Amino acid sequence: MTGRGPGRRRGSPDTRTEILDAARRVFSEVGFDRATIRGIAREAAVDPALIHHYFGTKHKLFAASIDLPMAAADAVRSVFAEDREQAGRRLAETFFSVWDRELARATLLGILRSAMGGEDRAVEAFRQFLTSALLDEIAPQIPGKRPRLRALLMASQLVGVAMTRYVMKLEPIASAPVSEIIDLVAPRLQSYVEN
Amino acid sequence: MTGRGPGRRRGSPDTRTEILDAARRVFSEVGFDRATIRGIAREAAVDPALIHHYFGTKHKLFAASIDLPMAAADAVRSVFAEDREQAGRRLAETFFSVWDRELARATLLGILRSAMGGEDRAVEAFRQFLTSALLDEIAPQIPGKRPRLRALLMASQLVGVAMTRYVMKLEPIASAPVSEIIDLVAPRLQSYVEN
DNA sequence: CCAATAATTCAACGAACGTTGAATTAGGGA
DNA sequence: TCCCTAATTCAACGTTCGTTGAATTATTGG
Repeated sequence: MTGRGPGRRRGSPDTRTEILDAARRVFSEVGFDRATIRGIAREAAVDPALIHHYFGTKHKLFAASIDLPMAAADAVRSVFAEDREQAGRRLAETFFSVWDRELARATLLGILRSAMGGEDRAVEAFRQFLTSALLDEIAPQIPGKRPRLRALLMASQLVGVAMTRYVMKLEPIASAPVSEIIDLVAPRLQSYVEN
Repeated sequence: MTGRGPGRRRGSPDTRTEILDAARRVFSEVGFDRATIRGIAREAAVDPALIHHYFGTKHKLFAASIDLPMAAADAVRSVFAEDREQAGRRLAETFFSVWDRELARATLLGILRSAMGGEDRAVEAFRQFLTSALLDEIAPQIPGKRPRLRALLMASQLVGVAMTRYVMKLEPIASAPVSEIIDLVAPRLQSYVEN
């Protein structure tokens, strides 16, 4: 059904990357459970067995497809670099700048969707992301009581926005301009920092 | 493997309800996709075919298992009944009083998990819950600009708390006492109402 | 130009799942 | 008591899925 016979293809197409892209697309749309190797193969115009050839199991393919976005954790690290009075706004801005980049969004959606399904690797990726990015970096900078709890409540607000805007696509939050959401969310994030 | 032969059982056990309870338990733990009729049947100590006898398809079983919690929407309706200055706190309190009831939590978890997987009925249940409970009831009471967006951002904060606390079980939010979370979240919810 | 290796497809297997139809047993009304 | 209906299990079917091993074709290094 690939329209192509067996054997190596002409030229040197980067099929491995094409498979990874297709995987990210599919995982982001339907999550780990509903994603099928066969479906991803179809999306990549490739035989299912080729996926196994490159990545081994479905779990390993998923792991490979969510490998990079840990770079996003670095972005968060800079949020508290400068003055603390604007930290809430900078966090919100960083959040949306990550989610608005095509590739990152697909990847994060895949993680989010799959984590809800209980897919271990996704839950772990999520936990690690939040832990390293928010708890380890931000919490120590928060004065007052229960800094870690406050940091996680900030994260919760953003997770909730991601879910309602990007996953469930609820109106009017799904199509509201980023700037408006930032203007509304930033002060509440900031208030978690201050008292 | 049910340890019982074929034919009707003695007495009059409410097997239908037992199946529904088992279904809610399983759906809340693993979501719609990973839940299997066979697994639910095992949990209810019943043959898989009996589930089909009572509920028809897996989708109908799921629909039946999330039927009631719309009663929770009524609880939200009372949040804005009295003075507006305490609306944020009352919303937080209502939220946790619902999530702390065993049955409701299982049901809502099932919806949340399954909605992430893209299960249509779950997404629709969720959308309708948020729409009727929050957008239609709360938003009209919010003064100023973009009241519906503000209402959804309040909801987003709570959805995020539900995810981090009940679904992903991230510490320290997972085991923090409800009262502490309420004390921290309520003022931010309230601020969405006021300006 | 030849051999080795990499890329790719094909065909099939085994497992798990949702669903179905028939068989079996118990309860309830006449 | 007898029959009808409801409750329950059994065995099986057809599908889909992840995975595997062998076969086929292109590239590349010597």
